[in-house]
Amino acid sequence: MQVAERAGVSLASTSRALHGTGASRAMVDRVRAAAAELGYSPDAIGRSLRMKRTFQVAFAVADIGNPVYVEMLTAIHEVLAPHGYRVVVMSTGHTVASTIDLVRSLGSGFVDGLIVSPLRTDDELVKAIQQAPVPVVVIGRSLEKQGIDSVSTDSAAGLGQAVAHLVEIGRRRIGFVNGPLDTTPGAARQRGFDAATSGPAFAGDHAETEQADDFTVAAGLAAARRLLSRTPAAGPFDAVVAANDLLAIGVIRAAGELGLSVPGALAITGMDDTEIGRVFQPSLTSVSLGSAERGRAAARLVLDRVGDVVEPAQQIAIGPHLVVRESTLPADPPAATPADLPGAEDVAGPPASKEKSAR
Amino acid sequence: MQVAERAGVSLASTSRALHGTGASRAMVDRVRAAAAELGYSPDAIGRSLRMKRTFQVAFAVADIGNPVYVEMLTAIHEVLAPHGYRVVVMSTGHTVASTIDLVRSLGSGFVDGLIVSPLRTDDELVKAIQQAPVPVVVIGRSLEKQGIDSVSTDSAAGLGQAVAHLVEIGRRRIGFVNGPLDTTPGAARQRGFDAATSGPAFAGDHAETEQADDFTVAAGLAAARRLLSRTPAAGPFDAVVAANDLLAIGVIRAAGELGLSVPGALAITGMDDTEIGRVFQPSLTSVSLGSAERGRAAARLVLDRVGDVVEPAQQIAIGPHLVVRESTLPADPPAATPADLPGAEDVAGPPASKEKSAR
DNA sequence: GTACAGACTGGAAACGTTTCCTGTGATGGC
DNA sequence: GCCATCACAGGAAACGTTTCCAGTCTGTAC
Repeated sequence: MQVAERAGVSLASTSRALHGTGASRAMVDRVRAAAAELGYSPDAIGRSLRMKRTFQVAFAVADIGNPVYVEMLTAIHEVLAPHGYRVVVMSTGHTVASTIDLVRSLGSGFVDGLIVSPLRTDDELVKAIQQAPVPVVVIGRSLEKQGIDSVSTDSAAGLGQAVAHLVEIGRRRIGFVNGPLDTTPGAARQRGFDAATSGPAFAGDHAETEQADDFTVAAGLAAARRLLSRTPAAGPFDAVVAANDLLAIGVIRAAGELGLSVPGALAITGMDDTEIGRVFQPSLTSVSLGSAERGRAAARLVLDRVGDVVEPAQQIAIGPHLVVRESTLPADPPAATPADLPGAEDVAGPPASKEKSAR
Repeated sequence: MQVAERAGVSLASTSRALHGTGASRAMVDRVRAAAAELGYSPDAIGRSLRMKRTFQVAFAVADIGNPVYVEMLTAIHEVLAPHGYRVVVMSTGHTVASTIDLVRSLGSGFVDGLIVSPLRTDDELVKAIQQAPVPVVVIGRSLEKQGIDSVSTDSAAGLGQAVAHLVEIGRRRIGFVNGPLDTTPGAARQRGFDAATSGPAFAGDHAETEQADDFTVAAGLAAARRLLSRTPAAGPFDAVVAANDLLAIGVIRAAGELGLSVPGALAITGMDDTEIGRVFQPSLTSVSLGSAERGRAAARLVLDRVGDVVEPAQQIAIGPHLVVRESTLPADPPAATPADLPGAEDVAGPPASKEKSAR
């Protein structure tokens, strides 16, 4: 080590001086000076090798372009960076098998922990996570019985909130545009919709599901075209619940094609409360699942785990809540957007405000 | 090393066998078998220490939530991952000083290279980059004279394209909503607008700039309110050029508040060609700056550098091109969106298609 | 039969830290 | 004045790889 030579002291003393523990005042000054002159900063690799800590955490999702995951990533980074942890972005791929590969690759020890949000799960993946050599926090469904740390949200209940809201504003013929049913969110949201529309409050009203190929605008547009081309015996649809904001925007576009006013002829709700939904015209009523909040919770959890905390696996649940905006306003407003609409307020606020509202 | 013991051979042979070089067939089989039984995978840290390679590249921007940077990140990851490189996400912070800190921190050697897109630059940052211990690729303005690898785009020319298009469809009183002028993109786009509106083709027409506090929807809304509240002597504005898509969406919302139809009364263009602009209603005419393409180019450049390529610094320029959508259609279409509109086509395509179109 | 080349294996060093352990000098108590 | 205690410094080991070097063994050519 050049710094030690320059300061004329041993490596051991150099390390202690820089780390600030058990070194005399004079020694610290001397070493600090030498380090400053040489522009030295300790090598992260050597340090990692010795300390068996990389100060890195991986965040893995199928598609980092999805606004929800971007929000999570931002939140995770905000929590971890002040603790000196770096965030490595990885892709789970779209299959369970590739996700399992990813979890197994943790064996090479390039990170101290993993935060993963898998679209699809199976027993083998669960087992791989249980046997992983570093702490893994799953964002998605609760895995309490499996003894895995997880941060979940009750998207089924969230769907119930959306349906309840639509019923409350007088909508009775509700379509549901869902994503693929073999995904964790797709399945949960379908359960939520089915439960909400089979309760007594919904008796006698019409409910119908159309499945999209993917959780994207394009898929939502296609699915909405199919759904809205049908007319139930009870009368045309007067509301559509979409399984996420991107699908909902596809539905709004389909409504536009068909000349259906939103929310006048067709009220529409999304889910995830993303930026894109907040600024859309009409702004989108959406069920917030607290993406940023979930990211923060997962980051804190992994931070606990890489410390010495050895408590049993924790399950953190973030409650969903509905954010009402223009796309489900009871009365169809004029083309202009009054400044006092909820949607307009959201738009006017700085980006930071969205986190507060997600709390 | 446990594998060596298990296979009853030396560490050296184990390494060679696993690495597949200079080992006999029998040795390879034996070691592979032992490794498989133990579920061994080589330790990334030990490997890095010895090879002086971390197989990691950092990507640093001010705000990872910005759609443009998300597109870049996705592209960078797609290029780097197949080569065995991981991507570490970092934040430059919003000041030059914090960006300099970041570049200096490369001294601890946790990555083999850095891709950075600084909002603001100064001489000290340039010097820090020149002296950085690992290859740095800058996405932003060209830094040829400074001997720094960079991937740039001519956003000034892009602004010219937007203005030319508006003039072509008969708009004569054009407002410009720009972001902060002390940022690299803000300055470049201002130059572009000024140049475009001072040429002979624009003689006698009205041009005026309003500056937003930030490159966000909220800032765009506020700036557009200010701009549109003024009426030039030549008559009310009939077009607004926004310095990026988020600002443009703010402008569209402001137009909505004032009862101005888009594009009928007010044609609006954005810049960056982001997903949000593609799916917006009306879909947004935007100048594509090839975000994904720039990300890919930067990733390839850094990949070359971490290899042994020692050629002089390279400057790669991605040409801007205008994508015309509903927000500047010559005739105001009815509320419904015909399926054959450019915007509708974009929406219907799968996400992958956007990369093709950005080429 | 000897010599040489070639294929392969094992020992050991090196990468840059941190930390345990031992040693030294000083200080203070009796 | 001597001994115990304490504060601090240096030596050395360890973390897990890869790779240089030397050595062994086999096979082949003369």
